[in-house]
This record gives sequence, structure tokens and C-alpha cells, in this order.
Amino acid sequence: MDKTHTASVLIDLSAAIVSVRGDQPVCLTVPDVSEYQTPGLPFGPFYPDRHRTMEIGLRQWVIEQTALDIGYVEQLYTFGDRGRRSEGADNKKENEHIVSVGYLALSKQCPQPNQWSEWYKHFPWEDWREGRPNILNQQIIPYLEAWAGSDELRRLRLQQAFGVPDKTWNDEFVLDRYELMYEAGLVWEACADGRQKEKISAQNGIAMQLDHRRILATAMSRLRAKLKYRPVVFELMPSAFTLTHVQKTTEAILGAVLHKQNFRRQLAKNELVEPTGKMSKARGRPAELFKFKHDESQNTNLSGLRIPLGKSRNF
Amino acid sequence: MDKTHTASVLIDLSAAIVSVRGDQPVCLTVPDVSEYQTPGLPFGPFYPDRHRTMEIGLRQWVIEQTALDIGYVEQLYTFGDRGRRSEGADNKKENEHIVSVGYLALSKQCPQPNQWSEWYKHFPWEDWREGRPNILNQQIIPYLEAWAGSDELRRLRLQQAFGVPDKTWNDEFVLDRYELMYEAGLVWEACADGRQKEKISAQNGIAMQLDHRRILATAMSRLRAKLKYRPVVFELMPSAFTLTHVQKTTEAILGAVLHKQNFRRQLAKNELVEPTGKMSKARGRPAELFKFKHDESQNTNLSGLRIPLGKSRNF
DNA sequence: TTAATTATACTCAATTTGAGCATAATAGAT
DNA sequence: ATCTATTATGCTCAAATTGAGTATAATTAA
Repeated sequence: MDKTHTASVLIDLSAAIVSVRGDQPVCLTVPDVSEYQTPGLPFGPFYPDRHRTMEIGLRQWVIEQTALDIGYVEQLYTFGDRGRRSEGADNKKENEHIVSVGYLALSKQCPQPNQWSEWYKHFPWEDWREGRPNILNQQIIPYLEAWAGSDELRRLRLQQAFGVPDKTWNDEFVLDRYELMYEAGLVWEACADGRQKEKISAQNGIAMQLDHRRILATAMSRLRAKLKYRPVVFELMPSAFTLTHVQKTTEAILGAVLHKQNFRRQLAKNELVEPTGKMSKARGRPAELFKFKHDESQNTNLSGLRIPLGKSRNF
Repeated sequence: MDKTHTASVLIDLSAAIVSVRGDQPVCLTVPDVSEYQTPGLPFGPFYPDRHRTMEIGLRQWVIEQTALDIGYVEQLYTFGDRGRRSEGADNKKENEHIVSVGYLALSKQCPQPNQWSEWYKHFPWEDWREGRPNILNQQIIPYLEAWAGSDELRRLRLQQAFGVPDKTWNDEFVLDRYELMYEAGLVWEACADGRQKEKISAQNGIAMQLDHRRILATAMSRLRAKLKYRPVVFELMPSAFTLTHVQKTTEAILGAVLHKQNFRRQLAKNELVEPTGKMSKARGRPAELFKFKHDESQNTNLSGLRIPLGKSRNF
């Protein structure tokens, strides 16, 4: 209709490329050159006349720049307000508007360990495998409760995101929790000026460039949710694996401990794996090696796993 | 890195604005001026220097152009390949690249009935409330089976999307089914030239402009999935309603019949509604009028409904 | 040979689902 | 006034699923 305003923008494709190293979920990061040295997610521009779709464009520069084999790719969210929400970082093209399309990608291997950053260093409150993280009661919750005060809406959001005060924790609400902390000024990225940044630096998880920690939070939420109804874990597994290995990988992503026998029952019921005949040898009794049943199709509309949660969940 | 290619694009915000009229889910459309008179979804440009976020931009032009009260808004998907996939339609700005961000919005009312288009006129194979739609066995499945031939991957996708031949139907796979039909050349939008278009016109559902039917399919998939774990139905209900009304609305969206008593059991268990004390009067026994319990918070991370499916599902 | 470790098989109660019948309250027809 | 069609609501019951546990098997390291 009216053309009085600029409508032309640049598009960045940002990727949360996730893998699991040992028992830690990790994410590919690139080092930062600015004064704060916060890591960032890899990203590249989208050239619409070179690549037919954005996903093709994404795969292209990921291959060029990281030489990684990413199988599973999923679009997460398109952020139109990047520039506004992170004025602190160095932004060279100030009058160029940038829209960033976030992607989640899964990789079976993660070479060059130093370029991969562990999830829970950025989100220490999200790992409940050893029980409720101390940082919640010692730092985050008291601060958030003070922030909420008697504001009814804030308290309700606090309740839903962090399960305060009625002790429920939903592992999928990673993004909700991060955004609440952002609004409350509890994370480094939320601070506009450098002095404040010094103050909360390193607390409450390692910060990231621009809105990258928000994109990672979105990726975590999506992956945790997806795990429960699609068999995406196998995108993170080698071709042969033990059942315990699948479980440890699932637990790493969920940040929660699962009930072993019931986890296996789900795998069996859904017929997701089949034995290879070989055995693994490790410390105790050797475990049978399995493989994923449906490697053929990319478009896996299979049933996924129901997640039999262990005890350490609510308290 | 290299700046040899154009990276500048225009952003369109497209909206699938959904409501339910009687027992039919409907979607706001705008008339087409081109020769084929296919309806399209409303859309408008995103001006990054006028609106802080894309969602704000979307709400703005929806209010301006439709005077509608849209409460719930959710981003669906960002399509970067619009121009390529729909060369048939008239595209004025051929050398301008357009990225379209699709949104799902829910509206409680739908005035001006002629501007609202019923879902199942565009997707007649998706409505199973009267049993398995005839069009499947009479038209779609035979064509798709011929198209698949002995291609293993195609047969697998056919199996997963349409449940052929083992008689399972997943109501959430609206997009998968549409894209399969698109690839097989079964839908009007897939045809490049006008002559072919005449041939399959009006069959297999009413076509839409550009990739709008794909966006609508995405919206249907998302809404059908979301219904099962978040209480979004109430975004489509008036302030007071009967339980049967909630059920009919849910059934309309899912395109499936539900078990009445079990549906109510779910509503009761999750404490989603509370009685208003008033009664409705219609034909039979008067029904109690209820209201949704949690109107306060936008950010409803509530539990949603489990969907107790009726019988007509698989056969 | 023993202890520690890991894998796997099996059990059982509690809960949730799927499907059904029975009864209640109204409007309209006879 | 009474019957009938229609809609609403209460209640039951078997089957399946889940959550949580015990018991036992096959290894390695001491």
C-alpha cells in the first residue's frame, strides 16, 4: 500500500548446531572479537538469488564454514527485533535492518572440542540431573520474587515458568524462563551499559552475543519438546549404540534423570531400534548394540518416545 | 563475507486468521483480481523501522484492514521460496525477492461471512467427521499410488502421510499430505501453465494464491497439534459456552468426532472451565454455561486437552 | 573368589484411557 | 396430559499404560 517507509531488510540465518559430547549437550559457537569476548552462534547471510530455499542456504554455509555433517535441520523462529534488543553489542550496520531466522540442527559428531560450548554453562538452572540446581534457590528465585513484588501477572508468569511456589518444573519452558530473567534484568544481555554488565557478568550462565542465547533457549525448548513425540535422539547417535547410551543422551538434553526400565519399555513398544547382534564391551556386563530402525526416510513422522521421568523432578 | 550477491529482501507478513462459524472452521481471505479468482490470505509488508517486532507489525495491519479482534497470535514458518514455487500467479515485482513470514491468529468472531472461507473447501480430504472422505479413495489415493510406483521413498512417505495401506490417519499431518499432493501434481498451485490449471481446477479443493494454501495447511497442522496440549480452543469461544459447544469447536478443527463423556472428563480433570451458574436454552435439556478459567494471562502454559477420539478414525 | 558394575527380565499397583449404559430435563407433537 | 425426540449429565468397567520397584545375569578389577 503506502511506500513511505523502508521495507527492505537483510536476512541472517543463525544456527544452533547441537550435539552431545559425553553426557553434555553442546552447541557450536564462534569466538567473539569484541571487548566482552562472549561467544556467539554461527550465522551467515541469506542470498535469495543464490539459494532456492533458506534451508539450502543454511546448509551451504554450514558446510563451507564448519565442514560438519548436519543431518536434521528445523526452522525455529524468525526474530525481527534483534537490533533493538541488543544495542550493547557492536553493531556495524546501524541503519541496515536485520531479520534473523533461527535454525536448529543436529550433528552426530562434534570435532574441535574448543569450538563447542556446553548448554548448561549458559543455562545452569536447566540441568536437574543431579537434583534441583542450587543457583535457583540461592540466586534466581529470590531475585525474581523481589522483581515480581505484588504484580499479579508477574507472579503468575513466575509460577508457570519456574513453578514457584508450588514446586512444579516443566523442562520445556526454557525460553519462558530465559525471557522472564531477561525482563527482570537477571541476564547480562539485558543490560544496556557496560558498567552494569561487569556487575552480573559470569553469574547466571555465560552470556552470548546479540540475541543468541535466546535462540539457543528456543532450540533447547523445541528439542526437549520434540524428543517426546518424535525419535530425534537418533539424529545425535552413531550408527550403533547401547540402550544406555540412548538414555544418557536423552537425559542430557532433557536435563533430567529417567527411569531405566521404563525407558527401555518405550523403546521396545515403539519398535524404534533393532539389535545388530554385536556387543559393546565396557566395565560391567556387556550391552547389546542396537541400531535405529528407520534410517531411510528423512521425514520421520514416527511416534517418538514417551519420557518416563525419574524421581528428581519436583521438590 | 562476500558481497557479490544481493542479500536485500522484502518481508511480507501473511496471516491465517482462523475462526469457527457453526461447525465449520473458517479462515479470513481476500478476493483475487487475477484471471483465476483464487482467494488468498491477507498479508502486508513489514516495515522494520516502524514496528519494533514483526508481531506488532502484523497486529497493526490486521487492525487497520480488518477491524478484527485477534487475541491469540503465533508465528508459523518463514518461507523463503515463495516466488519460485508459484510462478503461475501474477508477480509484479519479479526481481524483488520476497520472504513471507506466516502467522496463525485466532478470532472469536467472524463477521462479514463472505470474506471467510471454510477450511474443508480447500482441504476436503481433511474432514473425517462424517467418516472417511470419499475423495480419498475415489481420487487422491489411486493417483498418489500411481505416482509413487515402486519408488521406495515415495511409498514410505505415502504411508506416513496418508496411512496407505495400513489404515492409520494422523490428523496433524495436514502439511505433509498437502506437500505430497503438491509434488505429485495433484493440486492446482503445482501447475505452471494455464492449460493444466483448467484441468484440475476445483477438484481436490479450492486453490489459493501463491503459497497461501501451504500456509493454511501449516496453520491447520499447528492448531490441531496445539489443541492437544494447550487450551487454545478457548481463544475461539465466546465468554460463556456450553461443554457441547467446546466439543463441537474442537471437532471442527480436528476434523474428527470425539467421545462426549471422555471429552468432558478431560475438561473436568484439567480444571479448565468453571460454571457461570447460567443455563443455555436450545432444543433438548438445557445445558449449563461455563467460562474459561484463566483469562488473565496471555502466556497460557496450561495443560490443554487430551483428545479422546471417537470411532470413525481408522478404517 | 569376591566385590563392584552394568545389563536385562519380570512384577505389581495406580492411573488413565476407550467405550459403553442409564438417567435427567427440556421442547414440541399427539 | 402424555408421549417422543433431543440434548445433557452421571456412572461403570475392562483394557491399556504408567510409575516404581525387585531379582538376576554377565562382565571387569581387586
